[in-house]
Amino acid sequence: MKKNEYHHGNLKEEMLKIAFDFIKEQSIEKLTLKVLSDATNTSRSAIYRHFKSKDALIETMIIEGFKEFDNTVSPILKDKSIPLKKRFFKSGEAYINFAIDNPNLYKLLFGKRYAHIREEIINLKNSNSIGFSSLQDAIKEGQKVGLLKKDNSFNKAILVWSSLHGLSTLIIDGFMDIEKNYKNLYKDLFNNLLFGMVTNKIRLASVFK
Amino acid sequence: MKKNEYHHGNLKEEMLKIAFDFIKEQSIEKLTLKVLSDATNTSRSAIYRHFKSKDALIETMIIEGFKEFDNTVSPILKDKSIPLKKRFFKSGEAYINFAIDNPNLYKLLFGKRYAHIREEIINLKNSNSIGFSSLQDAIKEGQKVGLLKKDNSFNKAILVWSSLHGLSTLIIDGFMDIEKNYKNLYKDLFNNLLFGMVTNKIRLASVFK
DNA sequence: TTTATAATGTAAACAATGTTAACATAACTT
DNA sequence: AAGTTATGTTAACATTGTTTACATTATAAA
Repeated sequence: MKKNEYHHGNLKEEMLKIAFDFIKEQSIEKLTLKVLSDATNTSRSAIYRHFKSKDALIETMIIEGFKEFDNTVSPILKDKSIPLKKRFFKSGEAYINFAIDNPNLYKLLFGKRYAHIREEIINLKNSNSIGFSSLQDAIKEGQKVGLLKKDNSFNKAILVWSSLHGLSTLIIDGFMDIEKNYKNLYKDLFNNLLFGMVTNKIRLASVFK
Repeated sequence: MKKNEYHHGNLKEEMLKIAFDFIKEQSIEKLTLKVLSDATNTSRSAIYRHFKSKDALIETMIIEGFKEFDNTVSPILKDKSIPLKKRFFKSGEAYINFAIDNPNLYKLLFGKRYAHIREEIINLKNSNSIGFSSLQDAIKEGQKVGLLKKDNSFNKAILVWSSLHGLSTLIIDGFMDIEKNYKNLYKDLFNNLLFGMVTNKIRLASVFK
């Protein structure tokens, strides 16, 4: 991109990049078209040549954001070179770290306002999409090898997900300063959760070894 | 309030009432001063005679909202005529029902944007404020009578709270249509959570009776 | 009762917001 | 070289929260 060119050359991608940089520090509500136009030296309406609306740009961010999120969680769950229990622990840790490192993006991904986009992504056939089916698969694997009790795997995945989601959102929304102690809280949560899910046999043989 | 009076008579309280009615159906972001002024037959700037700003009105809503929230959860936890396990179950159920019945209010109470108000309320001395210390007290009670393991009660309370918070927010933010099955999910969550918290003695004697 | 003062309303104007319409220039196709 | 498409600008809109100057009513003091 040269300076005196009338056409920017790569405005769409640069605006997305700027938007992602922006929500590293500020909430999505504070992202205005002026922020984007100032940072790209264009006018406030230039964005409309590349996105149907401001919301359309945000929807693109959500699609990209879920790819990034899935890339930090799913690979760990799928890595069969790691013992299953450790995979659960590490992926949950990665989940919470992602939320803490990208609080505004995380809330964008799991908030209500753009729920329709999330659900569209989830319903893409043959696609893990947001990491949920990776979790469900790992739970099924645990049930098959006799580690976990044979309950409804979808419900169990929701249970695990909601515990991680709850701790993550309490932390990033500033609930009672728990962020400073989040590692211990996560360990507690993980142990409690896993302990309730393992079979009696495993439990008696000591779960945490 | 008569019709042709220049002064409204009760504008502050009526605006609050209208605002609460509004967020029963719509998110707080959609509440505008025009909504309030139209509903009260006043001008858009009339509100400034009763609140310093729009945010000040919302802060008042949060204070009221936490009273309501606390009133639906804490009394159950404190009612010693009910067995402790049942108190835990019922109060968690009330927690989630509150979130489902008042999703926009719930998100207002626990969101980041007004975290400073929530933390102010929490830090009021000798005040349960938002129900958290009721939970912590109930956990301590459980530890005293030998039902629950003697871990750090604050951390355990956070653990319980985050599980309820996670399930509640996933439900109200439309995650994977889980709302239709929320009662079973709550039972699962409760059993799993309690099972990890009770003492070995209780566990062997059957937890859920 | 009159009169001063405080309380509570309105109207008009602001800047900032997302968006659209009319227009201008660059880039690409043929 | 000419026509078409892509990509930018400027100007205008309605809507937003907020402030200022003014108007009316209510209250208290004289």
